[in-house]
Amino acid sequence: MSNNPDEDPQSVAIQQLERFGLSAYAARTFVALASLGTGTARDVSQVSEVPRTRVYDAIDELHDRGLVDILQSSPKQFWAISAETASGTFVHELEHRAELLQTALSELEPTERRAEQRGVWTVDGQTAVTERVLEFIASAEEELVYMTVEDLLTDELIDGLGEAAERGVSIHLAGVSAEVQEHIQEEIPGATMFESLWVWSDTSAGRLMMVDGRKTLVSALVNGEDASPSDPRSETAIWGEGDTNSLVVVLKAIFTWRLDTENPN
Amino acid sequence: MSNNPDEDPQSVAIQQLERFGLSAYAARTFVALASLGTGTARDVSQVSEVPRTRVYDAIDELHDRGLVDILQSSPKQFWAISAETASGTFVHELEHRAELLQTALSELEPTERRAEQRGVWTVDGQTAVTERVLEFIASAEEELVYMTVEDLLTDELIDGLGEAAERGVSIHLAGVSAEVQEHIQEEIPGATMFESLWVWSDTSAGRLMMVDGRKTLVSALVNGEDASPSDPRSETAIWGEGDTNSLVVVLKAIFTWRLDTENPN
DNA sequence: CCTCTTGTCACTAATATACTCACAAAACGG
DNA sequence: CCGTTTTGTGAGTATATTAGTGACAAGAGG
Repeated sequence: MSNNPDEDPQSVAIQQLERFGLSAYAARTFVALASLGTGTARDVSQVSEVPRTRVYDAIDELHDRGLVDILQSSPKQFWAISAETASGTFVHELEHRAELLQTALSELEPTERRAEQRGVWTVDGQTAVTERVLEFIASAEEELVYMTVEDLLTDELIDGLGEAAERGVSIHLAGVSAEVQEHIQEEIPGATMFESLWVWSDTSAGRLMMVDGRKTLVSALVNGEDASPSDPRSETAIWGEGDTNSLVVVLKAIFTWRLDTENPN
Repeated sequence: MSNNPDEDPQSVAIQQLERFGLSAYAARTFVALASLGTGTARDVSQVSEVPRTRVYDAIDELHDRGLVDILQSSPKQFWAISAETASGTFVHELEHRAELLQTALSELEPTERRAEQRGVWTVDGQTAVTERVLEFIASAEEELVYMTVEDLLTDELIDGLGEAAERGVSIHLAGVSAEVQEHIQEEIPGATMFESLWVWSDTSAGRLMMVDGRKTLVSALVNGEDASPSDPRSETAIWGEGDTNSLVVVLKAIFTWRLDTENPN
């Protein structure tokens, strides 16, 4: 447990570099160089345990990606760019690629996406669920009902709700604690709070939302007890769309009844 | 030339997705789903040319990454998230990973990086050179001399120079056209302009800089004629650091002479 | 009840990547 | 100056990942 690969900065760095598309050799070479500052192929080979003869290829790869500079002497010396510059380089590159991807995908997308959906879809993982929720919030035009446990009400979501409020969407929130509720009242003056339907906090429920009365999503925290509250893989959601969708129909009945009871118009 | 893989949005999307770490099957499956909106394994198989029996694995991979939702029916139906959401998901994930990387690398970095360097280092590629230049600008404490051809004076660089000016760094610029010069005067009131030393625009030179009299960088556009002016791989730079560094010594002599002649203090 | 489709599994083929070794040219040290 | 070590390059092998194929049981539909 002393050199757990999840905690050792060296392993973390290598792992991330590999996921950014570098080969194992290149990743280890860069990490070695980063800790060395500067060094020769032999120096690198010794601390990285990359075969010396392969260090040169790794350096080529790194030089091509702009991560390493080369001093043309004998022996050659190599120099790793700083942590900030390296991470900045990746972010730049990836943002650019993400844009390319979005453009390409947009061109492919069919003009009208799912007008009316039958059935209930599933999404797993907290980040994926959050993405979907944000997308739903962004698509809201008139009314938005959102019930959530506190842990899942991130700033991102509050921002999203705020933007919806500015668009003129009427917002109904529930399931948040008194402190958070106050925070929200500041951010989104127009939001209406209401009591949870059942004892929300005791269940392993996560969130529950309805958009314009025709899109709904429900999530649950699958191992939500005392395990790891921040485990990104612990949430499972289902959603449905369309006026006749069964999930929508059921939730609409519940919410409409509840809201009408509290705020009759 | 009609279906050049560089231009076809489908190929671009697949290529980018693969570079984001997806398998070829997963990438093709996602693109197929994106153009279909929603579909079954067979639909996907037909338009993506992924073997039907492998579509399921690909979907698993995509579902794990939050890119596809699954409708549990028979036959199962799959739904690709929108282009914006997908690209947003990647950017989020990558920014997070870049942060992890930077933290890990920072912990590894030696406390004092290269106090005095002997020799001359090389950097290739316009983006890599720009990164280095920005880093140098950011490290300037007193004086900064920067000579450049117009193409290479991006907004990023002007911003960097502006920040340096605010820190109290005295800035000397050359090689820019009259229009750009005006723009700079607005952005950076403190900057001093001076005439180029030689007929800069006719050569294939790129930039030439000196920071605090102890760091220098020179670049050249290697195929800079009429080929592709925006080709990111067309710039090659060398740099050196330290009071006794040969490149530094030479350039310092030139610049100091020139500046003293124009602006004797 | 028969047939076609669907989803899962076990397996092979191809390919990329990790790793080793041999060797010439260049530095080093008497 | 010559033997020895170090350095950089290239060819070649092993290994792991991923692409691709086919068999089959369970389920849907006529």
